[in-house]
This record gives sequence, structure tokens and C-alpha cells, in this order.
Amino acid sequence: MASTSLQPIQGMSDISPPDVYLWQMIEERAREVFARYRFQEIRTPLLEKTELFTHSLGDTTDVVTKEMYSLQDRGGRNLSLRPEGTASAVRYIAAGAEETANARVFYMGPMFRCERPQAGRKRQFHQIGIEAVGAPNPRADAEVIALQLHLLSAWGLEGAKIRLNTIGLPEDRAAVVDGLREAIRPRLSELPEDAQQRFETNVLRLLDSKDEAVQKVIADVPPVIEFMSADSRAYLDTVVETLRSLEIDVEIDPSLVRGLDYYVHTVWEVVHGGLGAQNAISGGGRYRIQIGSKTIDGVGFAMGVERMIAALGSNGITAEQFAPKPAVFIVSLGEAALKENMLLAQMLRYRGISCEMDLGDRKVKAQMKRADKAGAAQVIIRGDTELEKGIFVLKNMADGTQREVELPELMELL
RNA sequence: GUAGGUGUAGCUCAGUUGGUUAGAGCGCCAGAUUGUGAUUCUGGAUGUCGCGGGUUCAAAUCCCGUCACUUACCCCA
Repeated sequence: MASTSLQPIQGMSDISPPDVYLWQMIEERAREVFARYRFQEIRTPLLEKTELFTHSLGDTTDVVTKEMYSLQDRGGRNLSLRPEGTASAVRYIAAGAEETANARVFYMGPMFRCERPQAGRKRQFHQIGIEAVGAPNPRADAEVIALQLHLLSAWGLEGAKIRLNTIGLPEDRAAVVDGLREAIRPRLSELPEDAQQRFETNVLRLLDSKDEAVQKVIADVPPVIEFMSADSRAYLDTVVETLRSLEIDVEIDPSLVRGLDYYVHTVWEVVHGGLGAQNAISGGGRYRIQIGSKTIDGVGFAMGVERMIAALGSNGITAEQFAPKPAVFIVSLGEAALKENMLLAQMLRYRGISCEMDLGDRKVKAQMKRADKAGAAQVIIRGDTELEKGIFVLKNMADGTQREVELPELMELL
């Protein structure tokens, strides 16, 4: 058992081989898909002014009030590790000129939230996300959702579902809140105490409560869309219609709400079974963020990589399947051969052939065993006898056959 | 912040009402005739039983504390 001082801090973990190969696969395929949809990568700092997050996410949201890693630098500036990626991306876009007005960007990297860790929740976790900036257009929302599904299939994920809803425009918010309160008020006494408080502070949040008593009341409440303007309803209709024409199946979930204040219109979540309580692998939506003197409209999503990996794992997709294997393993016997084989290995590596060898003076059997474990397709055996004759024994590990070859032929066969 | 669970070999875990040399499987290393890998057989190494204190003739086992991990609530990816 490792001593505690050797462990990373709570809620953060090392990603080591072979796990890292799954991460690489996910990142590589994401880049391929993003390129097809013409999204470009941006890399923003992990540390930002705290106010960037309080202003864009909402200064009463849980993420901002109790989950940020905040600190003061030596100049007394209030800084925070980013708890999500949209704020930074939008800051970058708002700072730019005309050409970024319709930016399509993606990012991947660590995010930080100082919460109690549990299944599917780390304090340092990783997100892959995109932002498509531009005036609200329901077709853009649909395209982003289509991209999201494309990603899932590129990764080989089965069994994910999309839940979609609208939370309307800020102008609708008052009507929605009033409408909900009106509908719930007669049964307020049925709710537990904390839910009654939320009735006052944030009624919307009651919709996705896990509390049975709350759900019972919510079940009889009309869907939020009924309190919205005709425009907001038409917006959702167009999103759904566009998705249908792309043959994308979504489930409308009137109870879906989001925890960040910047969302408008369309919001959605990708959920997957077999993940534990945190079953959302991705959250997305359309947003409107005031930043400086500008208002940025956009639509995007962020996927939790750790949760994605858990979902893939429940589909039987594991890191081992993506671990690279050496093209060739070199077995040596004798001092002179070992020395020559290191030179051979170097030459092969410079020619782009991945190659592993044992630098000790272990027995052939032990070296063969290691070659097998490493998954080498072929093994070169060269001892002092081969060295004298100027030949190489090349063994095919799959069928066990082997032959003696000279250097030119060896190079051809590798 | 609140509540439950767990902490024994590199990994997964067993350890019976406290009883003396703490186990298994996997992995690792070595051997089964001379330089050949998935199998089989034989042998071997490795533990401050999370840490600290207490009860006891005796503690991995009981009690207290502490740390870590884990699951769930809140909320979120």
C-alpha cells in the first residue's frame, strides 16, 4: 500500500498507461470529427479572473458559490481555476474582431470543481467541448446536437440517449417562474423544507429534484414550455423538426433544467445507463453571455471525459484495446550480440519501426516471454552465432515460424 | 457540508466466537537437458494486516482517535 504522501490530492488522479491510450483514442477521434464540422481548437488558460465565472455562470449558482478553487495572486487579484470551459472560450471570442463573430471552436482539457468526489465526479476532471457562436438559429442547435451524436458513434458508444428541453428566453423567465409557482403553490405543504425554500429561491430547480415528494407534485405541473412566448415555442419546434429531418431521435424532457445561468432556449443532456448517480456524460445548450460591452450568443456542449470512459467501459470498450504494440522485439544472446543489437534497434527506430529489447543478459526464454507479453508481432533473434554468420533469425509470433535472413531482406520484411 | 461502506502481498480478495509460523487466486522470478513465447508441472520471493493510542496473558480481529479511499445526498460533465 502506497503511503499517503505518494498519492495525488483528493479528487484528482493520475492517468497512467494503459488507461491513457483510451484517452488518446478519444482525443484523436474527437479532433477528426471536429475537423469535418470545421471547428478549430482553442487553448485557454486554466486560471482566469474569478469575476469571469461569477458574471457568466451566475453569481448565485452552486458552481460559483461553493465549488470553485479560488486564490489570490501576489498582486491581490482574485483568480479561479476554471470550473468549465465556455466562459473562457467566450471571453476569447468577445475579445476578437469581426472574424470571430461566428467562431466555431472546440477545447479539451482539465476543469476544476472542489466538490465531494463520488462516482463520475472528480475535483479535477476533463471536458471536451465546443462552442458555435452566432445569432440564435435553431438549425445551429440541431447541427451541434448532430455533431455530438457523431462524436459518440466515432467513439463506439452504444446506448446513449439525448434528453432535450427549452428554458426559453430571459424575457420568458418571469412568466415561467410565476407559472410554476402558481401551479405548485396549492401543494406547497407537501414539499420538504429545503424544497419549500427552493420554491422561493429557484423554482426551476424543483423540476429535476430527486426527492419523491417533490417529483410527485412536479408530475402534475404543466411543462415549462406552456408558460413561454410563442417565439420560444416555435424555436424549440424548429430544433426538433430539424433533428427529425436529420433522423435524430430525441426525447423531450420537460423537467430538464440547467445549473448555469447563461442558458437560453435549447438545453440538452446525454445520459447513459450504468454510470451510477451521475449519469449525464454531456450537457449542452444555447447560451447568451454578457461580457464586457458585448453580448455573445452561441450554442455548445461539454462532455465529461471520465464519464464517457465509464460509459465506454460498460460497453466493453477498454484501454487495453488501444495500447500500441511493438512491431518487433529483439532477443540477444551474448555480450557482443547485445551491443550490436542496440545499434540495430536504434537503426530500426530511426526508420520508424517501433522496437523493444531486453538490455539485461536474461535467458532467451525470458526474453521471448517478454516479447510475447509486449505483443510483438515479430521477434529478431540474434546471438553471437548469428553475429558471426551475419544473419538474423526472424520469428513470426502469430504462427511460430522462423527463418534466417540477411540484413536487406530483414529490412524488407519489417 | 451531511450520511453509509471500506482500508490485509504488485493486483483482486479470504481470514470463522480475539489464540501464537497471516492465506488464496492472478501477476512476478526461477527450474522441468543444450539458445525460442499463450498451455502444463514444480519451486521461490514480497506484507510496519492504513496510521496512532487503548483493553487483554494474547489484537488483522474488540474500543477510541486519525488519515485515505469509496458510495450517496446537495449540485453538476
